[in-house]
Amino acid sequence: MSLPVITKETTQTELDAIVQKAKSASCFLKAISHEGRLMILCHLVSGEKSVTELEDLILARQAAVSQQLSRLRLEGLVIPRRDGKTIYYRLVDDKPKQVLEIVYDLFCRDN
Amino acid sequence: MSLPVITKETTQTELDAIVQKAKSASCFLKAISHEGRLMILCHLVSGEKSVTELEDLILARQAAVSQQLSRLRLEGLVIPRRDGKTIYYRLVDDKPKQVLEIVYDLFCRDN
DNA sequence: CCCACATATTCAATTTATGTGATATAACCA
DNA sequence: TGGTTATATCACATAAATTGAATATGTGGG
Repeated sequence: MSLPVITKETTQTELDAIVQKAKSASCFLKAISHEGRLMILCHLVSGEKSVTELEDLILARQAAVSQQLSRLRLEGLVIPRRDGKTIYYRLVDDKPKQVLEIVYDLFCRDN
Repeated sequence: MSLPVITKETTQTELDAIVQKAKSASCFLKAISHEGRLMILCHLVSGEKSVTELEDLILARQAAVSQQLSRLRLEGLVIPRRDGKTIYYRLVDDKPKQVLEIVYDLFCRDN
């Protein structure tokens, strides 16, 4: 594991790098911390879904889901694929999956 | 792993439970997704720190750090211990640590 | 008691996020 | 072409998060 350690010996350049990474991580976490987006990502872990399917799954309106997907898309977490009229979304990589699995274990198993 | 799967057979009660858990997870993720709080938590992984130490580590003002700690405290992620004038904070459990390690791997290792 | 230091709280100002309704675009079909 | 379905985007209103300055609280020392 080894999380970043900051001491008096840490140079400004190193500090900048750490702050930069913290910013990315922070953005990513903000993107997935929204309740609706969290649910969307959970559903996408089991495979791609259309926007309409997601609307039904998370019980939200079309515009809301579309905007949440838009945010996830801009954040680079999901990618759309058009098939006729419908658009299917899927996870770009397993970053969200990895985090979600931990979070799921933490919040849905025990306690 | 097995993230929650929602089908037409999922009862309302089950749905409610899932939504409830999603809310907890969402709150937790929101708490840790703030850049300053993220850094604070990272530092606390390596052991308890005083407020002043944290101010220096994350280069933020007293009031800001105190407020961020307050939020983490209310969220149940950290706990204070007073020793004379100074107050030391530490992680309540390793929930943050587990998530942070994954996030650190994802954002600070490769890419 | 008074002062200085460490930390917390409060409040107002601002920023950012979110949901909603209306409208736009794109594809398909008659 | 016109209508319908699926999705995206926009503009606005509202809510939530964040920041900064000021002030309060608690502790130890003289």
